[in-house]
Amino acid sequence: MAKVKTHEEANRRTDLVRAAARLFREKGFERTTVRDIANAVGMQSGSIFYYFKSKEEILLVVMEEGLLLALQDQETALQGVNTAREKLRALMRAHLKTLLERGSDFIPVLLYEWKSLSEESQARIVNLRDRYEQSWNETLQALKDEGAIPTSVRITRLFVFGALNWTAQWYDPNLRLDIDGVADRALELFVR
Amino acid sequence: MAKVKTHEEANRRTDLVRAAARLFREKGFERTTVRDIANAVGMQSGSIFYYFKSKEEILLVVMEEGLLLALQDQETALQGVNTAREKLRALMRAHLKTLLERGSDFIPVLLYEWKSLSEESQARIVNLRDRYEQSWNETLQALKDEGAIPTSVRITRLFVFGALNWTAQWYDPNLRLDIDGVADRALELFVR
DNA sequence: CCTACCGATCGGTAGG
DNA sequence: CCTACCGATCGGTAGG
Repeated sequence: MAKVKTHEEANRRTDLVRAAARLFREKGFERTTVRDIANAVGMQSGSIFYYFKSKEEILLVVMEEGLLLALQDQETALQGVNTAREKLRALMRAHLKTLLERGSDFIPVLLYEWKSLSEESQARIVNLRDRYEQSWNETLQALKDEGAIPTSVRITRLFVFGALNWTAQWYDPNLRLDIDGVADRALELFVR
Repeated sequence: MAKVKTHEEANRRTDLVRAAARLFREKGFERTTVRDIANAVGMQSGSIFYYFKSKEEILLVVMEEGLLLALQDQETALQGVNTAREKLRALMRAHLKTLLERGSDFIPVLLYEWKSLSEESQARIVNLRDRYEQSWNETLQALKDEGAIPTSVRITRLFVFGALNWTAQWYDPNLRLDIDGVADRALELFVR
Protein backbone atom coordinates (compact mmCIF):
# COMPACT_ATOMS: atom_id res chain seq x y z
CA MET A 1 0.00 0.00 0.00
CA ALA A 2 2.75 2.39 0.92
CA LYS A 3 4.66 1.30 -2.18
CA VAL A 4 1.75 2.10 -4.47
CA LYS A 5 1.29 5.51 -2.95
CA THR A 6 4.99 6.22 -3.48
CA HIS A 7 4.74 5.36 -7.15
CA GLU A 8 1.72 7.55 -7.64
CA GLU A 9 3.45 10.40 -5.90
CA ALA A 10 6.51 10.00 -8.06
CA ASN A 11 4.32 10.17 -11.14
CA ARG A 12 2.54 13.28 -9.98
CA ARG A 13 5.88 14.82 -9.23
CA THR A 14 7.07 14.01 -12.72
CA ASP A 15 3.90 15.55 -14.13
CA LEU A 16 4.61 18.71 -12.20
CA VAL A 17 8.20 18.91 -13.41
CA ARG A 18 7.14 18.41 -17.04
CA ALA A 19 4.37 20.99 -16.83
CA ALA A 20 6.66 23.44 -15.08
CA ALA A 21 9.39 22.96 -17.70
CA ARG A 22 6.97 23.73 -20.50
CA LEU A 23 5.54 26.79 -18.75
CA PHE A 24 8.97 28.10 -17.78
CA ARG A 25 10.03 27.78 -21.40
CA GLU A 26 6.92 29.46 -22.80
CA LYS A 27 6.42 32.25 -20.28
CA GLY A 28 9.62 32.43 -18.31
CA PHE A 29 10.09 31.46 -14.66
CA GLU A 30 8.94 34.73 -13.15
CA ARG A 31 5.81 35.02 -15.23
CA THR A 32 4.80 31.47 -14.41
CA THR A 33 2.89 31.23 -11.13
CA VAL A 34 2.55 28.19 -8.92
CA ARG A 35 -1.14 28.45 -9.75
CA ASP A 36 -0.30 28.02 -13.45
CA ILE A 37 1.69 24.90 -12.73
CA ALA A 38 -0.88 23.39 -10.40
CA ASN A 39 -3.61 24.14 -12.91
CA ALA A 40 -1.71 22.40 -15.71
CA VAL A 41 -1.86 19.09 -13.81
CA GLY A 42 -5.29 19.62 -12.25
CA MET A 43 -4.10 20.38 -8.75
CA GLN A 44 -4.67 23.15 -6.20
CA SER A 45 -1.86 25.64 -5.89
CA GLY A 46 -1.18 24.83 -2.24
CA SER A 47 -0.62 21.18 -3.09
CA ILE A 48 2.53 22.04 -5.03
CA PHE A 49 4.28 22.49 -1.72
CA TYR A 50 3.59 18.91 -0.73
CA TYR A 51 5.99 17.94 -3.55
CA PHE A 52 8.45 20.84 -3.56
CA LYS A 53 9.54 23.13 -0.79
CA SER A 54 9.56 26.20 -3.02
CA LYS A 55 8.93 27.38 -6.56
CA GLU A 56 12.66 27.73 -7.05
CA GLU A 57 13.19 24.08 -6.19
CA ILE A 58 10.99 23.16 -9.14
CA LEU A 59 13.23 25.19 -11.41
CA LEU A 60 16.30 23.49 -9.98
CA VAL A 61 14.81 20.03 -10.57
CA VAL A 62 13.80 20.96 -14.13
CA MET A 63 17.35 21.97 -14.92
CA GLU A 64 18.98 19.10 -13.07
CA GLU A 65 16.87 16.32 -14.57
CA GLY A 66 17.16 17.94 -17.98
CA LEU A 67 20.92 17.97 -17.81
CA LEU A 68 21.03 14.37 -16.62
CA LEU A 69 18.91 13.34 -19.59
CA ALA A 70 21.14 15.34 -21.93
CA LEU A 71 24.19 13.59 -20.50
CA GLN A 72 22.62 10.18 -21.10
CA ASP A 73 21.69 11.09 -24.67
CA GLN A 74 25.20 12.37 -25.24
CA GLU A 75 26.70 9.10 -24.07
CA THR A 76 24.36 7.08 -26.26
CA ALA A 77 25.12 9.27 -29.27
CA LEU A 78 28.85 8.65 -28.93
CA GLN A 79 28.51 4.84 -28.75
CA GLY A 80 30.59 3.18 -31.46
CA VAL A 81 31.58 6.43 -33.13
CA ASN A 82 35.28 6.51 -33.89
CA THR A 83 36.62 9.57 -35.70
CA ALA A 84 36.71 12.96 -34.04
CA ARG A 85 34.77 14.51 -36.87
CA GLU A 86 31.98 11.96 -36.57
CA LYS A 87 31.99 12.40 -32.82
CA LEU A 88 31.47 16.13 -33.22
CA ARG A 89 28.60 15.49 -35.60
CA ALA A 90 27.04 13.13 -33.06
CA LEU A 91 27.45 15.66 -30.26
CA MET A 92 25.88 18.39 -32.39
CA ARG A 93 22.95 16.22 -33.36
CA ALA A 94 22.30 15.13 -29.82
CA HIS A 95 22.57 18.68 -28.56
CA LEU A 96 20.14 20.01 -31.16
CA LYS A 97 17.69 17.19 -30.49
CA THR A 98 17.70 18.03 -26.79
CA LEU A 99 17.24 21.67 -27.66
CA LEU A 100 14.69 21.54 -30.45
CA GLU A 101 12.61 18.41 -30.30
CA ARG A 102 9.12 18.63 -28.89
CA GLY A 103 9.01 18.02 -25.18
CA SER A 104 12.60 19.03 -24.60
CA ASP A 105 12.02 22.16 -22.60
CA PHE A 106 14.91 21.72 -20.21
CA ILE A 107 17.77 23.31 -22.07
CA PRO A 108 16.03 26.54 -23.07
CA VAL A 109 15.01 26.93 -19.45
CA LEU A 110 18.58 26.22 -18.43
CA LEU A 111 19.84 28.87 -20.81
CA TYR A 112 17.37 31.62 -20.10
CA GLU A 113 16.35 31.25 -16.47
CA TRP A 114 19.80 30.95 -14.98
CA LYS A 115 19.45 34.20 -13.04
CA SER A 116 16.36 32.94 -11.26
CA LEU A 117 18.38 30.26 -9.43
CA SER A 118 19.90 30.90 -6.04
CA GLU A 119 23.67 30.72 -5.86
CA GLU A 120 23.59 27.38 -4.09
CA SER A 121 21.42 25.95 -6.86
CA GLN A 122 23.65 27.46 -9.53
CA ALA A 123 26.64 25.66 -8.04
CA ARG A 124 24.88 22.30 -8.33
CA ILE A 125 24.07 22.95 -11.96
CA VAL A 126 27.55 24.17 -12.86
CA ASN A 127 28.89 20.78 -11.88
CA LEU A 128 26.63 18.94 -14.33
CA ARG A 129 27.33 21.54 -16.98
CA ASP A 130 31.04 20.93 -16.71
CA ARG A 131 30.48 17.22 -17.24
CA TYR A 132 28.40 17.97 -20.30
CA GLU A 133 31.14 20.16 -21.75
CA GLN A 134 33.84 17.59 -21.15
CA SER A 135 32.96 15.41 -24.14
CA TRP A 136 32.98 18.50 -26.32
CA ASN A 137 36.38 19.53 -25.08
CA GLU A 138 37.86 16.09 -25.73
CA THR A 139 36.43 15.91 -29.22
CA LEU A 140 37.43 19.44 -30.15
CA GLN A 141 40.93 18.85 -28.81
CA ALA A 142 41.27 15.81 -31.07
CA LEU A 143 40.18 17.94 -34.04
CA LYS A 144 42.59 20.64 -33.03
CA ASP A 145 45.42 18.08 -32.98
CA GLU A 146 44.43 17.05 -36.51
CA GLY A 147 44.59 20.70 -37.55
CA ALA A 148 40.90 20.66 -38.42
CA ILE A 149 39.93 23.72 -36.40
CA PRO A 150 41.75 27.05 -36.65
CA THR A 151 41.28 28.61 -33.22
CA SER A 152 41.51 27.45 -29.62
CA VAL A 153 39.37 24.63 -28.24
CA ARG A 154 37.70 26.92 -25.73
CA ILE A 155 36.77 29.66 -28.18
CA THR A 156 35.59 27.12 -30.71
CA ARG A 157 33.42 25.39 -28.14
CA LEU A 158 31.90 28.72 -27.11
CA PHE A 159 31.21 29.72 -30.72
CA VAL A 160 29.69 26.31 -31.42
CA PHE A 161 27.46 26.46 -28.35
CA GLY A 162 26.40 29.97 -29.31
CA ALA A 163 25.51 29.00 -32.86
CA LEU A 164 23.66 25.85 -31.78
CA ASN A 165 21.82 27.33 -28.82
CA TRP A 166 20.68 30.27 -30.92
CA THR A 167 18.77 27.84 -33.16
CA ALA A 168 16.11 27.74 -30.45
CA GLN A 169 15.29 31.30 -31.52
CA TRP A 170 14.76 30.55 -35.19
CA TYR A 171 14.43 26.84 -35.90
CA ASP A 172 11.09 25.96 -37.46
CA PRO A 173 10.32 22.22 -37.69
CA ASN A 174 7.91 22.95 -40.55
CA LEU A 175 10.65 24.13 -42.87
CA ARG A 176 12.68 21.93 -45.19
CA LEU A 177 15.81 21.85 -43.04
CA ASP A 178 15.56 19.15 -40.40
CA ILE A 179 17.56 18.95 -37.18
CA ASP A 180 20.26 16.70 -38.60
CA GLY A 181 20.53 19.11 -41.50
CA VAL A 182 21.23 21.98 -39.15
CA ALA A 183 23.91 19.88 -37.45
CA ASP A 184 25.53 19.13 -40.82
CA ARG A 185 25.66 22.82 -41.75
CA ALA A 186 27.25 23.60 -38.41
CA LEU A 187 29.77 20.81 -38.90
CA GLU A 188 30.94 22.02 -42.31
CA LEU A 189 31.22 25.51 -40.89
CA PHE A 190 33.34 24.67 -37.86
CA VAL A 191 35.48 21.80 -39.20
CA ARG A 192 37.56 21.97 -42.35
CA MET B 1 11.14 78.67 -18.47
CA ALA B 2 9.06 76.04 -20.17
CA LYS B 3 12.03 75.17 -22.40
CA VAL B 4 14.29 74.58 -19.41
CA LYS B 5 11.80 72.36 -17.75
CA THR B 6 11.49 70.33 -20.93
CA HIS B 7 15.23 69.77 -21.06
CA GLU B 8 15.38 68.70 -17.46
CA GLU B 9 12.53 66.31 -17.99
CA ALA B 10 14.22 64.82 -21.02
CA ASN B 11 17.36 64.27 -18.95
CA ARG B 12 15.45 62.61 -16.14
CA ARG B 13 13.74 60.42 -18.66
CA THR B 14 17.09 59.43 -20.11
CA ASP B 15 18.34 58.65 -16.62
CA LEU B 16 15.36 56.39 -16.08
CA VAL B 17 15.91 54.55 -19.36
CA ARG B 18 19.59 54.00 -18.59
CA ALA B 19 18.93 52.80 -15.06
CA ALA B 20 16.15 50.54 -16.26
CA ALA B 21 18.35 49.05 -19.00
CA ARG B 22 21.03 48.18 -16.49
CA LEU B 23 18.57 46.67 -14.02
CA PHE B 24 16.74 44.72 -16.71
CA ARG B 25 20.04 43.29 -17.83
CA GLU B 26 21.22 42.39 -14.35
CA LYS B 27 18.02 41.08 -12.83
CA GLY B 28 15.66 40.58 -15.73
CA PHE B 29 12.54 42.58 -16.48
CA GLU B 30 10.18 40.71 -14.20
CA ARG B 31 12.46 40.76 -11.19
CA THR B 32 13.06 44.48 -11.56
CA THR B 33 10.36 46.55 -9.85
CA VAL B 34 9.39 50.10 -10.65
CA ARG B 35 10.59 50.84 -7.12
CA ASP B 36 14.07 49.56 -8.08
CA ILE B 37 14.18 51.84 -11.10
CA ALA B 38 12.89 54.89 -9.23
CA ASN B 39 15.36 54.22 -6.45
CA ALA B 40 18.27 54.07 -8.87
CA VAL B 41 17.66 57.67 -9.94
CA GLY B 42 16.52 58.97 -6.54
CA MET B 43 12.85 59.20 -7.33
CA GLN B 44 9.62 57.93 -5.78
CA SER B 45 8.06 54.91 -7.46
CA GLY B 46 4.86 56.75 -8.36
CA SER B 47 6.81 59.41 -10.23
CA ILE B 48 7.86 56.86 -12.85
CA PHE B 49 4.38 57.11 -14.28
CA TYR B 50 4.81 60.80 -14.96
CA TYR B 51 7.39 59.78 -17.57
CA PHE B 52 6.05 56.44 -18.78
CA LYS B 53 2.56 55.11 -18.92
CA SER B 54 3.58 51.62 -17.84
CA LYS B 55 6.56 49.50 -16.86
CA GLU B 56 6.36 47.74 -20.19
CA GLU B 57 6.72 51.05 -22.02
CA ILE B 58 10.09 51.50 -20.33
CA LEU B 59 11.17 48.13 -21.70
CA LEU B 60 10.01 49.10 -25.16
CA VAL B 61 11.94 52.38 -25.05
CA VAL B 62 15.07 50.61 -23.80
CA MET B 63 14.97 48.23 -26.74
CA GLU B 64 13.99 50.84 -29.29
CA GLU B 65 16.61 53.41 -28.37
CA GLY B 66 19.21 50.67 -28.08
CA LEU B 67 18.49 49.42 -31.56
CA LEU B 68 18.59 52.94 -32.99
CA LEU B 69 22.01 53.44 -31.43
CA ALA B 70 23.18 50.10 -32.79
CA LEU B 71 22.00 51.10 -36.24
CA GLN B 72 23.96 54.35 -36.05
CA ASP B 73 27.10 52.56 -34.90
CA GLN B 74 26.68 50.05 -37.67
CA GLU B 75 26.50 52.81 -40.27
CA THR B 76 29.56 54.54 -38.87
CA ALA B 77 31.50 51.28 -38.79
CA LEU B 78 30.86 50.65 -42.48
CA GLN B 79 32.05 54.14 -43.58
CA GLY B 80 34.81 53.86 -46.16
CA VAL B 81 35.12 50.08 -45.89
CA ASN B 82 35.26 48.46 -49.29
CA THR B 83 35.72 44.70 -49.44
CA ALA B 84 33.00 42.36 -48.25
CA ARG B 85 35.40 40.63 -45.90
CA GLU B 86 36.37 43.91 -44.24
CA LYS B 87 32.73 44.90 -44.05
CA LEU B 88 31.92 41.72 -42.20
CA ARG B 89 34.76 42.37 -39.78
CA ALA B 90 33.43 45.89 -39.18
CA LEU B 91 29.91 44.59 -38.60
CA MET B 92 31.19 41.98 -36.16
CA ARG B 93 33.27 44.50 -34.24
CA ALA B 94 30.41 46.99 -34.02
CA HIS B 95 28.01 44.28 -32.94
CA LEU B 96 30.31 42.99 -30.21
CA LYS B 97 30.99 46.51 -28.97
CA THR B 98 27.28 47.15 -28.63
CA LEU B 99 26.92 43.84 -26.87
CA LEU B 100 29.92 43.79 -24.57
CA GLU B 101 31.14 47.27 -23.79
CA ARG B 102 30.27 48.78 -20.46
CA GLY B 103 27.04 50.71 -20.53
CA SER B 104 25.63 48.81 -23.49
CA ASP B 105 22.80 47.03 -21.78
CA PHE B 106 20.31 47.30 -24.60
CA ILE B 107 21.09 44.28 -26.70
CA PRO B 108 21.17 41.72 -23.90
CA VAL B 109 17.82 43.05 -22.78
CA LEU B 110 16.59 42.84 -26.35
CA LEU B 111 17.73 39.24 -26.57
CA TYR B 112 16.49 37.95 -23.26
CA GLU B 113 13.39 39.97 -22.41
CA TRP B 114 11.62 39.60 -25.71
CA LYS B 115 8.76 37.64 -24.18
CA SER B 116 7.96 40.45 -21.75
CA LEU B 117 6.88 42.74 -24.59
CA SER B 118 3.28 42.94 -25.74
CA GLU B 119 2.65 41.87 -29.32
CA GLU B 120 2.17 45.46 -30.45
CA SER B 121 5.53 46.40 -28.99
CA GLN B 122 7.17 43.33 -30.54
CA ALA B 123 5.96 44.44 -33.96
CA ARG B 124 7.63 47.83 -33.56
CA ILE B 125 10.92 46.20 -32.62
CA VAL B 126 10.83 43.63 -35.39
CA ASN B 127 10.87 46.47 -37.89
CA LEU B 128 14.10 47.92 -36.48
CA ARG B 129 15.59 44.46 -36.20
CA ASP B 130 15.01 43.82 -39.88
CA ARG B 131 16.85 47.03 -40.74
CA TYR B 132 19.73 45.94 -38.55
CA GLU B 133 19.94 42.58 -40.29
CA GLN B 134 19.86 44.12 -43.75
CA SER B 135 23.52 45.19 -43.77
CA TRP B 136 24.48 41.71 -42.64
CA ASN B 137 22.49 40.11 -45.44
CA GLU B 138 24.06 42.34 -48.09
CA THR B 139 27.57 41.69 -46.85
CA LEU B 140 27.08 37.96 -46.48
CA GLN B 141 25.53 37.76 -49.94
CA ALA B 142 28.62 39.44 -51.40
CA LEU B 143 30.81 36.89 -49.63
CA LYS B 144 28.61 34.08 -50.85
CA ASP B 145 29.02 35.36 -54.42
CA GLU B 146 32.78 35.26 -53.92
CA GLY B 147 32.49 31.67 -52.71
CA ALA B 148 33.86 32.64 -49.32
CA ILE B 149 31.07 31.08 -47.26
CA PRO B 150 29.91 27.50 -47.72
CA THR B 151 26.26 27.58 -46.67
CA SER B 152 23.26 29.83 -47.30
CA VAL B 153 23.27 33.51 -46.34
CA ARG B 154 20.37 33.03 -43.93
CA ILE B 155 21.85 30.08 -42.08
CA THR B 156 25.26 31.73 -41.94
CA ARG B 157 23.76 34.94 -40.53
CA LEU B 158 21.90 32.97 -37.88
CA PHE B 159 25.00 30.99 -36.90
CA VAL B 160 27.04 34.20 -36.76
CA PHE B 161 24.46 35.96 -34.60
CA GLY B 162 24.32 32.95 -32.32
CA ALA B 163 28.06 32.76 -31.89
CA LEU B 164 28.41 36.51 -31.33
CA ASN B 165 25.41 36.95 -29.03
CA TRP B 166 26.52 34.04 -26.90
CA THR B 167 29.70 35.95 -26.05
CA ALA B 168 27.61 37.96 -23.60
CA GLN B 169 27.52 34.75 -21.54
CA TRP B 170 31.25 34.21 -21.34
CA TYR B 171 33.23 37.28 -22.42
CA ASP B 172 35.45 38.61 -19.65
CA PRO B 173 37.06 42.03 -20.33
CA ASN B 174 39.80 41.18 -17.84
CA LEU B 175 41.16 38.35 -19.96
CA ARG B 176 43.77 38.72 -22.71
CA LEU B 177 41.37 38.49 -25.60
CA ASP B 178 39.85 41.89 -26.35
CA ILE B 179 36.65 42.57 -28.25
CA ASP B 180 38.34 43.06 -31.61
CA GLY B 181 40.19 39.81 -30.99
CA VAL B 182 36.91 37.97 -30.57
CA ALA B 183 35.68 39.49 -33.81
CA ASP B 184 38.81 38.33 -35.63
CA ARG B 185 38.40 34.76 -34.37
CA ALA B 186 34.81 34.79 -35.55
CA LEU B 187 35.86 36.14 -38.93
CA GLU B 188 38.44 33.44 -39.58
CA LEU B 189 35.89 30.85 -38.54
CA PHE B 190 33.05 31.96 -40.80
CA VAL B 191 34.98 33.22 -43.85
CA ARG B 192 37.53 31.18 -45.76
C1' DC C 1 -3.53 16.21 -1.68
C1' DC C 2 -7.58 20.24 -0.44
C1' DT C 3 -9.36 24.37 2.10
C1' DA C 4 -8.79 28.60 3.71
C1' DC C 5 -5.92 31.98 4.37
C1' DC C 6 -2.05 35.48 5.16
C1' DG C 7 1.64 38.71 4.72
C1' DA C 8 4.27 40.89 1.34
C1' DT C 9 4.85 42.94 -2.80
C1' DC C 10 3.71 44.88 -7.02
C1' DG C 11 2.10 48.04 -10.87
C1' DG C 12 -0.44 51.76 -11.08
C1' DT C 13 -3.60 55.98 -9.69
C1' DA C 14 -5.56 60.40 -7.69
C1' DG C 15 -4.79 64.68 -6.23
C1' DG C 16 -1.86 68.04 -5.49
C1' DC D 1 7.62 65.23 -9.36
C1' DC D 2 5.64 63.58 -4.05
C1' DT D 3 2.16 61.53 -0.86
C1' DA D 4 -0.85 58.26 0.18
C1' DC D 5 -3.03 54.61 -1.22
C1' DC D 6 -5.49 50.57 -3.53
C1' DG D 7 -6.72 46.34 -5.79
C1' DA D 8 -4.70 42.33 -7.45
C1' DT D 9 -1.64 38.80 -7.24
C1' DC D 10 1.78 35.96 -5.53
C1' DG D 11 4.53 32.37 -2.90
C1' DG D 12 3.83 29.94 0.82
C1' DT D 13 1.55 27.87 5.34
C1' DA D 14 -1.53 25.45 8.81
C1' DG D 15 -4.46 22.02 9.67
C1' DG D 16 -6.66 18.42 8.21
